[in-house]
Amino acid sequence: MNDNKYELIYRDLAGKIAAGTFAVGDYLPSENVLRRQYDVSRETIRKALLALLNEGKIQKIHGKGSVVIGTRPALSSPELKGFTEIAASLDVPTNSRLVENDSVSVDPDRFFSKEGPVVRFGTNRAQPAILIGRLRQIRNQPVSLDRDFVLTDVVPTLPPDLAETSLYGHVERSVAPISYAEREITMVPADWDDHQFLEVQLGTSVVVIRQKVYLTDTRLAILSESRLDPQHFHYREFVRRHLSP
Amino acid sequence: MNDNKYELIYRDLAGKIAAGTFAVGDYLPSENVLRRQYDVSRETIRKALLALLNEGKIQKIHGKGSVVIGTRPALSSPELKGFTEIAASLDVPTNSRLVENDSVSVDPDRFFSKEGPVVRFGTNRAQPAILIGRLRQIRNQPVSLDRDFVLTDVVPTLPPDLAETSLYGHVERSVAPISYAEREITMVPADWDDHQFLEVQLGTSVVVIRQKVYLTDTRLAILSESRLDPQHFHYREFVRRHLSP
DNA sequence: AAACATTTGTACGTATGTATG
DNA sequence: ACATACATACGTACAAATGTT
Repeated sequence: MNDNKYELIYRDLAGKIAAGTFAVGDYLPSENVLRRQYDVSRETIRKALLALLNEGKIQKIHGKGSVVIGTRPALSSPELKGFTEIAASLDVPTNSRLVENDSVSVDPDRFFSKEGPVVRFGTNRAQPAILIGRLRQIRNQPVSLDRDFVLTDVVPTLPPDLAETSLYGHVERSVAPISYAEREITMVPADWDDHQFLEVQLGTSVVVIRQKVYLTDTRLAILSESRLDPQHFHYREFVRRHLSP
Repeated sequence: MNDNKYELIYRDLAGKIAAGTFAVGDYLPSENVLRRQYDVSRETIRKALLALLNEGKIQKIHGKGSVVIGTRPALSSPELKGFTEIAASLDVPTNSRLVENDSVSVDPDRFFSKEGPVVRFGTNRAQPAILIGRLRQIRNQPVSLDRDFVLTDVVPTLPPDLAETSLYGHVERSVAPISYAEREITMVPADWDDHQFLEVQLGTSVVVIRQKVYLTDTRLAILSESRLDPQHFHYREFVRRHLSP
């Protein structure tokens, strides 16, 4: 956690929105009132409001104020979180089973939009990686088959308990903070592994979410692929049309 | 277009990144250099850089500078744009065919995560709307079946040429600027219309993208549903793990 | 219709803190 | 130890949208 003033104010306001202290449709106190309440400058208030705006929690209306437009439950799919982090915030029993663990070669440039996980027999720009395959279950029902390709050059160590430990947490503790990711969602025909682990029929489609995960210093750290049964797939996000003010 | 300084600077820099003047891996000039180059205050430069940061075009590294990390071609799926707007920026022949045009009733609260387009026989909070169904084609190949439910209470008029006119453009000219949307992506079994228009097999899955589109004053204006052949579906986005600085 | 107070948006200036090399 | 670069924070001024008097 950070001790920035604007981040503290952001969290306070976000908490009050989530708790219903400010309900959908309500106006937040004006920036000047908030400025006095928190005893900070107006710019600091505006930074906190900007964060709420970008997350779709409020809408700012010129000359009127800031309206609450959404409570946005903490775990929406688009956030950059690992399964273990999401599972920790759930109230249902979850578990992960290690189903693959190999030394492989991956070419990040060929990771998106190509057939297969693009391993073995590296190409020119191939890099060494550890492949960790895990079957994720919620209430003992299989929900996703996750494969993480951890780039050895950037992340030299791995957590002790491969199945249950948060991979993102490990990377952030041992290397550097994770900062951003490129994400791709496609549909592909189910293969034998999908059939076996996700219990989907061969030939039908499965959802594939691939991510390239980068650190704050722009180094690529993890390539990940998550395969899901389309029946359980639903993805939500909030998008804005123009630049935020 | 706006004449804000920070937005002009943002567009200038984004253009130079797209053109390769600043290539991936390059550092932008420092904030102080940019401040002198554009003859503005540092805060104005920082606002422009923040917009680039949020779009995944640069990464800011404390103490070092701003690195270009992506060119992010103009039309990535996640942006809040209509088909007509996207088509206008493409170099391939596109067209739209009007296949439905009815007066209906919709309940926005039941729009997400339910079966069917949820029309006819309104519920309690049902609202009157005009349903516009359009088959989108690129190079004469069907790519998506779009249904827009234009809420009559908010958008009383419709554009003259329903098939080819930009619906978003019409709303922004005649009512108010479109500001944000909630988006949901799911998979459902293909129905008869999907089979007919998208030429997918009955029983296989199609991708459904539903959106609730809101104006700057938070009024809900359009519910839209886009159905796509999974084979042609690919969705890309950029996500950040933490709050932007 | 016009004047006014309130509220958000943009822009500039300054100071200090922190990370990098 | 030092210069450079980004991050945070405060203060001020004026513009623009809104709603009321």
